[in-house]
Amino acid sequence: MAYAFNHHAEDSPKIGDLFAESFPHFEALIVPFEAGQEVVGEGDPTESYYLVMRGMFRAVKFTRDGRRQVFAFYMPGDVCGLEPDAAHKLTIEAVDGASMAVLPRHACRVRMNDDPRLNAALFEGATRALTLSIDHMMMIGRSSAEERLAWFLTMLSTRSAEPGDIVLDLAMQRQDIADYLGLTIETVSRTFTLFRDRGFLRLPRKRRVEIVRPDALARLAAADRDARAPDRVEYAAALA
Amino acid sequence: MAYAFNHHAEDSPKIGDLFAESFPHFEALIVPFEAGQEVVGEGDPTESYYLVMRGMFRAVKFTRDGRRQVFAFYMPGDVCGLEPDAAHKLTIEAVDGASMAVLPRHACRVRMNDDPRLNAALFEGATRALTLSIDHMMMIGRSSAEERLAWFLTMLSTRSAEPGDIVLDLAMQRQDIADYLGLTIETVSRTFTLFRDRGFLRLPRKRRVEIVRPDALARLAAADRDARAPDRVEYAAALA
DNA sequence: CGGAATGTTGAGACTAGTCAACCATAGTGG
DNA sequence: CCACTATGGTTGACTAGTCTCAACATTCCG
Repeated sequence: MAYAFNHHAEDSPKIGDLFAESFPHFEALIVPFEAGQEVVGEGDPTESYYLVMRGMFRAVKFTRDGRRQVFAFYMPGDVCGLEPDAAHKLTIEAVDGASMAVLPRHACRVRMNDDPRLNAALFEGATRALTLSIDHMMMIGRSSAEERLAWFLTMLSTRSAEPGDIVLDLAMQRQDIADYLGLTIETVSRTFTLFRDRGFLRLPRKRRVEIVRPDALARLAAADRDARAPDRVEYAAALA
Repeated sequence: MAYAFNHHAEDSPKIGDLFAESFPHFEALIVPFEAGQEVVGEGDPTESYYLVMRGMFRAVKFTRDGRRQVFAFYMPGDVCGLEPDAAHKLTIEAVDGASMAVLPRHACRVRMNDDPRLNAALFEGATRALTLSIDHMMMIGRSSAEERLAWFLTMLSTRSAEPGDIVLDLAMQRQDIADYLGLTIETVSRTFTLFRDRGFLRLPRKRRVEIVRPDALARLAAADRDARAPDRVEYAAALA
């Protein structure tokens, strides 16, 4: 699965176009979901891959005693459902009104053998998901609440339509954020308040975040990890 | 990368055999490493895939302020180095005396297009690594120290040569365990002592663990997650 | 307007982290 | 063969950060 927020390789063809090319009746495969609706549940047989077309989805796992972990948020262009076992280990649900292209696995595998580009795109999706999970796990395992939320907000603003956009409208609720960051909802709430009181951001409404000091958040987010954008640039330069 | 301890699909051909078949001078590609020696470092260009032949390796990431996270331990049969970007985000090091087959990426990609079995094996390696990261992250994000160590020991004994073997010789030191579990070395040590005092295990030497009550550990490990073996059986039954 | 769902704040408890001392083991060199 | 040292591991006392439980505020919708 594309593990978290998508990071498209800008130079390769959009995976959506590849699928549209491979599946003649691609449009017919797009299914709409309502907020909270389940796409697949834990234990369901793995019959399809999924490509987000609109809105936001989340991948979650529940424990028997009610603990919950959100593993990823998927946005348009992300692929998910790339699990190797016969049964899903993650539940995929719509966060808001959203839609998915549902792509039968078998047909995908056949087309992967025919079309190296599709093969490469899916393989890259899987490996990219892994690298995203690296940062996620580093964050969960080794960061403070402040660092986690700063990382989350920095990532969101980085990947929002207008990169560097300072106004975020969070589609997910506090509980989703908490479960994504490995915190409780109260700690998330307190940390938002802390950032507001420090002047890092404004909270005009519950789900609206206006980032006032992106630099301060980025510094916090990077404290225990690579700075996001800067590192990417360094790498690109080093490899050019 | 094969994310953590390997979980071979028993029904598919060993990936090692596939590589040996594809690379005529496979033996020449095997490189030995000493304990602590680095295979690739963070930032190094991603030139090869790696297949563990002997011993144990670990994938780690450091933060600028010295925090360290171990993402996986690799054992014979595991593939690693499956990162999509041009530069490694993880450092791979030998835990003890060990050896790796170093497989040039480009040649692998070419052979993946020729041989669907190799393609499937590598793709499966990547997706399987992702599912292993799910449990790892769930554990780090939502479990207590006791649950984490119990999970770790249960996993080790599950995957040891004699499944259900109650004598484990840990190749890695306490710091590696701590950084894998997202704990401090002191907490790991205290938790070992706690388990010993409860009669769950014996610690005849530093690196030797004799599991006396595998059931108790498994129950702790499963408290917040699937029971390992049982669930696997349930799934298999459900899908038969 | 009323009720349900979502989010915030506060007080106190508790787990794991920090810092420091101590112990065990394995080499090493006199 | 025995100190001596280096490394790895354990234990203790204390602290800090996050969780828990509970009350309250806000927003959303019918």
